[in-house]
Amino acid sequence: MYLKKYLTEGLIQVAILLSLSGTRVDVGLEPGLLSPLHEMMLGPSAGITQTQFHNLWNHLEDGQPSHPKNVDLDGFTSRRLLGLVRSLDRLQVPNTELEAWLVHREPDMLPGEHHGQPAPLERAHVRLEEDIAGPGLNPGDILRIQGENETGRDVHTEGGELDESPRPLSEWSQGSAWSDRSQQEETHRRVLSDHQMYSNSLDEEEGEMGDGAEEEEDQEEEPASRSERERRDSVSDRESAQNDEEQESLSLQDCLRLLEHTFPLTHQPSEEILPAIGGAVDHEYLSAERGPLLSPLIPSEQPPLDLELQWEDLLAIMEPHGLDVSTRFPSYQDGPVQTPLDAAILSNYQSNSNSRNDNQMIYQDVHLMEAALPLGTISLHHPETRLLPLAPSTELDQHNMSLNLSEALENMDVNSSPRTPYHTNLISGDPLDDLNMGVDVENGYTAFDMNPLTQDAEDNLITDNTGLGDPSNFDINFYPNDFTSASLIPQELSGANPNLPILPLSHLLVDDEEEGDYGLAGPLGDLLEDATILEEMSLLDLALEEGFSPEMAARLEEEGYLVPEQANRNTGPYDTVMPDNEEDNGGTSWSRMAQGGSRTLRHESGEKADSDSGLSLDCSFSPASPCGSESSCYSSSSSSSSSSSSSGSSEGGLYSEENDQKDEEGEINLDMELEVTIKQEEEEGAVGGYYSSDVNKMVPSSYQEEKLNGLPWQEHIGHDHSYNQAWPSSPTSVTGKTSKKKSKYSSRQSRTKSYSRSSAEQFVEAELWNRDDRRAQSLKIPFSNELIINLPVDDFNELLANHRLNEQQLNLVRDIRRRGKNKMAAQNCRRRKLGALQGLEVDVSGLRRRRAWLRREKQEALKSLQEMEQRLEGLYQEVMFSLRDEEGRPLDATDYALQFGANGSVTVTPRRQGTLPRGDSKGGKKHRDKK
DNA sequence: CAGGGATGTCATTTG
DNA sequence: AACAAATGACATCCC
Repeated sequence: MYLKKYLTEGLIQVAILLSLSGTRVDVGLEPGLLSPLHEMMLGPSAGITQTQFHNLWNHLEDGQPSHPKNVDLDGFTSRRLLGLVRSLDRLQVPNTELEAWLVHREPDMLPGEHHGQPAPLERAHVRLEEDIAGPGLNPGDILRIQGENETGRDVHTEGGELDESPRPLSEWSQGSAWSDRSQQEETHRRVLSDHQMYSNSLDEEEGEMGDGAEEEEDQEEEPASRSERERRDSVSDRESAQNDEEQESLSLQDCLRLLEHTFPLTHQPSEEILPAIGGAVDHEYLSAERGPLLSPLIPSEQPPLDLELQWEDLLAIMEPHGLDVSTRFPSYQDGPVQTPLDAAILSNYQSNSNSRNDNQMIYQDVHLMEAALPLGTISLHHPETRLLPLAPSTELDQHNMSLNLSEALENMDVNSSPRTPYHTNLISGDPLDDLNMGVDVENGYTAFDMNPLTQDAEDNLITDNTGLGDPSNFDINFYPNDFTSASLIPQELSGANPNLPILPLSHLLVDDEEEGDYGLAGPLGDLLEDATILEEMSLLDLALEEGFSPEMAARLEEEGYLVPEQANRNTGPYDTVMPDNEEDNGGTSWSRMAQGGSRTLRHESGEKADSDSGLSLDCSFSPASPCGSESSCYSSSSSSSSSSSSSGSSEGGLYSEENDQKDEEGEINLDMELEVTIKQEEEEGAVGGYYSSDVNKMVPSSYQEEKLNGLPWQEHIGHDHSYNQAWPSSPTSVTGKTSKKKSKYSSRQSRTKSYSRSSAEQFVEAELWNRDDRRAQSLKIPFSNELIINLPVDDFNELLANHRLNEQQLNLVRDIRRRGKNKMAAQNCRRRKLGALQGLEVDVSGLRRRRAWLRREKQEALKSLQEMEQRLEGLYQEVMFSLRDEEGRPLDATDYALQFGANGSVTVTPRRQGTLPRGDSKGGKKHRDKK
């Protein structure tokens, strides 16, 4: 009955998902595709799990109640465990897929994220929620629906043929990410509760930790997690205390109930059982939340030591998200690397999206918890339940709140790691409080944020300020940093998820924790890198919005994050100024040798100012400033980075002295058409942010000149004879040549060359450049090489047509054009290569981190599985112990087994041979226990 | 002096 | 078919 309903619902949701994005199809295919990852994560156990499950489900499908034979403790335990395991599987695998999916979308989303529409995923989510919950639903309804979905899922699961098959359609429809995450969280939570209730000694944990299975990275991570734990101990205490109380209050009856509903949890539609339980016991929802079975049973067993474990679990839950966040986002951000290849590569692994989603998911989970608990719904057991909260959000009028919250949350995002305690509170806090929070998210949130943020904020300030040096950046930094997750928040909020307010916080915390965990533990460096990247990103944002300050620019450049455009903005002015200098150089080339040193100094002081003014070819070009000469070029270049100015100047001096020839050559190029120059500048900007960073390094005047010649004054300088004198071999610049040498090409070259090049190198290059130039001169080519190289084909042909050139000249011109083009092409090609390399490196680091995380997850899953087994065993024993046979004697667990009926009934049946691993059949009595 | 990095150039391929 | 762009390979220069 429900099955049908859910199935339909799920299908619809799936359809929606698919329709939203073709990419999502991949997600849908996930089950099949993921096998490798799945295996990796689950290991051999996965297969086992599957098999058993399938068998189990088959029984159910057949409609046959589990046969008494099957009702053995082992069977029960195994089923339960398997269910848990499976849930774990689902959690992880889908996450991966989801992340991948998100990665694809990440780039697109970034720009508009803040204010634009919700990301596709989010939108989809909203829609799904709408579908599920409908406009008029209230939180309670939502919860119920969730439960139903769960049921549906279970049904599907039962029929599942594949590992993944069990995943309910609803799950997929809602976005595997969400569901997965929620599931994962659920699982972790269970584990956590388990820890609390049945705590295993720290020793155990330690031992497990020390398994050594984890690799370097994992081990590295350990310290971090521990520190985190310690940090949060204070908070955890609260949590644990609360849990203890709850636990103690539970009785054997509760245990039985738990068993009953636990069993169904995996094997039957949860709806049947859950509602009953939820309604019956008020406090159960708590237990259910934390750990369906165990918590109530053995309160005494929970030692304070568990706090550690709890934290561990909590961390584990959070870690996954954090990793991703830190990892890739930066990579995408790096403008310089934006080559297609990079984009493609990065797209696959962008963690940002992941983090975002993760965060969202987490948030949802939290919210769900909070919202659900008050209601007393047991449906919480299922991860999916958490997904539902989103639906209500749409209906609720949280938009305004969400907006406000989003800001606060964003802030929080940045600093999330330290706040773990808060997160914990949210999760474990008093249900009522949680409920309230759901309603009054805003207030709660803000309050929340403020404290936690403070510290982080300071950190951020410090970091950010380094770059910006402006206190005002405080806020800005936060947002930019949050770029990843924060940016999403608005969307989410817009999605009108009532719970959202909470989400951000939780997700923030999660991220941070993860980050912190990871950062500390594993590749600390990576983490730092990420942080740095975020920082850079923030800087970039700021810069983009407000313009670059010299320090910022320098810093960005250093970091290599300055995107071409940005670079241009940044250095553009300088570059533009450079032309002046160059021109000057050209004009004064004759006087360079004498003036060299003094000029340099002068430029540093005065010309810098000019450069700052920014612009202008026209102004600076004034031929009147010949004295500026080549040194000016250097100064200009140096000006871009103040630090290098001195060195640059000195170099400039040397250069001027040593290389008049070069200067001459450069001067030859001086005569460029202004238009061309401008164009070049633009193009360079597009192409060459890359080089901007290196402007500091002295650029040979020749290059600079090439870059900048303005036609107007070229006339003056273009014909500078001194230049010719200096270089007798080369014919005095043909007017055309002289005037036109500074095309884009030259400018590019200048930048290119300027990029990390020593003066000597530059000289060499200048010579090379001049090679063609000289040839052109020797053949009296009437136009500049730049022109030759950069003119469009048509224009070029026209040019040739206009100037009657002999065969030799034509050949030379064509060669010059070809070589020049090729040179630029080669430069671009190399740049791309570098970019691709960098991107790959980023990817590799990200993948390494992810691998480490997955391994750790696996370890933890295994650990939790073991714990569950133990607890289950204990619980079973306890239950059996509480039962009496006809004669009032306690039942022997080895002789009797609990059998769970489809209707939620629990039956005690004697074990029989074959059916029960533990014991032989004894004639038994049936004790029927209803819940 | 060898090795590495940066750059230019040529030849070739690709779109 | 012409052209531009991309790229591998080689040469050169410099550190």
